[in-house]
Amino acid sequence: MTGTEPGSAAHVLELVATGTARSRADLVRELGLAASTVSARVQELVDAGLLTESGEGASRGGRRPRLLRVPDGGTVALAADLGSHHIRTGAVGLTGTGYDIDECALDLTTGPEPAVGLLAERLTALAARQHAAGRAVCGVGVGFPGPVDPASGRVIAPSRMPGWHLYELRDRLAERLGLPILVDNDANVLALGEHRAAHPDLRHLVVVKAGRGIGSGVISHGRLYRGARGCAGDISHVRVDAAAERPCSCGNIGCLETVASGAAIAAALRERGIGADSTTDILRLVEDGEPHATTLVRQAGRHIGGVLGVVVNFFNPQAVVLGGALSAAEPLVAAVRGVLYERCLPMATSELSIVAASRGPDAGLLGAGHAALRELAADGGLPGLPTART
Amino acid sequence: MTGTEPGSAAHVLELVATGTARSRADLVRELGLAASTVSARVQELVDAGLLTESGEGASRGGRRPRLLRVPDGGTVALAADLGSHHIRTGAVGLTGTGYDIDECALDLTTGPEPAVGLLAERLTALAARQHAAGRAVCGVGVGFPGPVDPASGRVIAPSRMPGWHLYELRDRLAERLGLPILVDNDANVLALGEHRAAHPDLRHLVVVKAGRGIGSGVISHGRLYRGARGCAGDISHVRVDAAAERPCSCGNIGCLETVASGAAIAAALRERGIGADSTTDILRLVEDGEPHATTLVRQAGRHIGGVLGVVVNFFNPQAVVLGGALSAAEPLVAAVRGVLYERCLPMATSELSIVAASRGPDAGLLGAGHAALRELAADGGLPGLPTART
DNA sequence: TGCCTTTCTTCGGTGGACGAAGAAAGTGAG
DNA sequence: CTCACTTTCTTCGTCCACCGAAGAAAGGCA
Repeated sequence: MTGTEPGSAAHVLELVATGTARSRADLVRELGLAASTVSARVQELVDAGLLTESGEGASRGGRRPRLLRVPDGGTVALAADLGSHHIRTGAVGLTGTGYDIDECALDLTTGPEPAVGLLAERLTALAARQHAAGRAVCGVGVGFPGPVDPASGRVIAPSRMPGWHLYELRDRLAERLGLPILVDNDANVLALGEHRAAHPDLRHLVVVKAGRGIGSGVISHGRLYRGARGCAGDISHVRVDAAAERPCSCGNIGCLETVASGAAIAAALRERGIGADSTTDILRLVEDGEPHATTLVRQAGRHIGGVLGVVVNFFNPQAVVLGGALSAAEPLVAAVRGVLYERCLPMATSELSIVAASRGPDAGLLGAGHAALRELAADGGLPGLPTART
Repeated sequence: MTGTEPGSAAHVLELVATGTARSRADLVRELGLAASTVSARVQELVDAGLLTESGEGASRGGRRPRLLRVPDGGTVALAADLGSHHIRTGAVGLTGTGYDIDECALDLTTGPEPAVGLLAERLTALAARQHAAGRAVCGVGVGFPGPVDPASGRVIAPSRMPGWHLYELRDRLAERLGLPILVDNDANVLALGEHRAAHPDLRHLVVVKAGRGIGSGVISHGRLYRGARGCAGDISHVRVDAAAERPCSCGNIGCLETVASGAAIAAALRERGIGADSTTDILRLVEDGEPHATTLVRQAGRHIGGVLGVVVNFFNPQAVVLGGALSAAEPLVAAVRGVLYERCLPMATSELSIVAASRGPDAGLLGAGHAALRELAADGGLPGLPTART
């Protein structure tokens, strides 16, 4: 149910890490495999040090189960969540715990070289600190705020970021760090992370990242859905009537982004003489009860909801998860909820949950780390684990 | 690539039936399995009479391949494509050929009993004729113009068709015919049929059925995507600004259906004093060059294109297939194309094909038959074939 | 104390797929 | 025409993953 090959070693690991299964018997029930098979798999993982036995659980009328645990702090992936004006870095363990999470300002629009320089520097230092703490680093996961070809790790035609087109982010970073790197769109890694951490049992999921820009990641049949050219999940450049003729960074007009993104809200506030630059500023203003800010955020929510309404009717997901900085603003979440319930088919919303991302500002980072752990496991020091494919 | 379990006997059959593979060696290349494995599978199918050897092909510098063929006319599924005001029936062979296709008028809105009565009557006669022609009937596939729970074969809350809610269409038909029945939404079976017949190598597909109503079927990862509650693919009840406050059969207002469906176009024509009742009338008027009709159809195309624009950006399919009666109107197809190319991300449209359904008015019927052949194979007389699952 | 449940392991199948080897049939250069 | 090389397809032994039966370990409950 979690996107990994069913029954594989990585699948076992995920079930234990998420707490879905705590003993071999649990795994038997969960996987539907024979007890002997599960025992063998678990033994491999224990031998490889990826799983440990830790005491016994409560009896259910018979022998007590031997509890399994993913040893935390053994292996981590480094993770970076790139925003257009900042980067967050941290390490993520097999249990999903984040370590040493840190943010610093960085303007991606100045081009790839300075950004990669700073990123490599911070990740190198982070890796050193993780080694010092006794943790092995198996790779790096990077979420990039624009289209990425996940096969080659290249950035593709990101709007508002000149110089990045076709930049080989994965290979350039790998050269500097000497570690296997996974690069994907930020909304995609967010979706992977939220799926695994908060909704591992759901199979069809739309995860929206509303921050300075707007993006979304899609989980279908329990797996990340990328679409034909890898640009699935774009809701940012959908035409919205309220945006009329506003020119968009994509070269078209009337895109959702021009009225509902953090950048657009900040610009609208500045037009009204209210100082707002980042999404953080917007959130502060909303919390302070600044009426213009609240109105704009609520309107943004209604516009996003309008587009998501089409998506929900068409895709009929089990949940819509709202992530990204702006999802911390209650009015936005409320507005999205309102519009979806108002416009969508009752059948599409009756069992739909519409929730904010479970891990707030770290959700994207943790997702990038999780994606790296899954994808790079085979290459990077987790012996015996088949590489997870998307 | 065709939605069946990869490597299964049914998969082999599909590859041969679609002409993708013509010999064992082709199958080896296509399936990526060992030659010995393929040989064994083929032998089973030949023994079961589902595959025949028919002569030899051209040499490619070595021994000539022994050509494989799906023997046509052996086994068929009956198929019924229900519209709100007509039913089409026919038989479909393993090669995808349709036999004895016939249409008659039937108003579904008068409730299920008379409809099922007539349908059972016609299918019984059809079955008798197929038997007389020496063909074995393995089951029946039915496309219904409204939401269907494919597991139970029940109709769910169809709009404009009182009396059908929770009607157990599959079981009622099975009682009368004594054959295994598959019931699904008409757009879903259309999508399955077009996928297999025209685009077997594509993995992500949106198939629109534009007729009296509007629906769509979605293929993701090569398989029919149903969504959480089975209502994925709905684009009919998306709010469209041009529809303003028009009340829709679904109880909401401003739905796409109220301005772009065949029913809406016919109503608009009647308002202008032009006699038009069915989609056939509309098509005739357009072909006759009636300006109002052409304008309305073109506008409908633009509205549908507007909604599909969101879908294409979000879902990033490899192809959009336009089916249903209205797709025979060139202006509609042209309008959809225009809007999609105008509004969507270049990355989403650069390799997108936007085409009309390959088999015109029979596409839905053939799809229903194909779905039945796939799904009912195991129960209904194709020994050794595992049931295909969705 | 004895019987039942639950948990987990051991061990001997079983079936699907693989790969090596070779047979069958053809092409084409010398 | 002959011989080397292709392509196609089959035969057969092997391997691997998983299964199921049986049993061992540990505990609940009458």
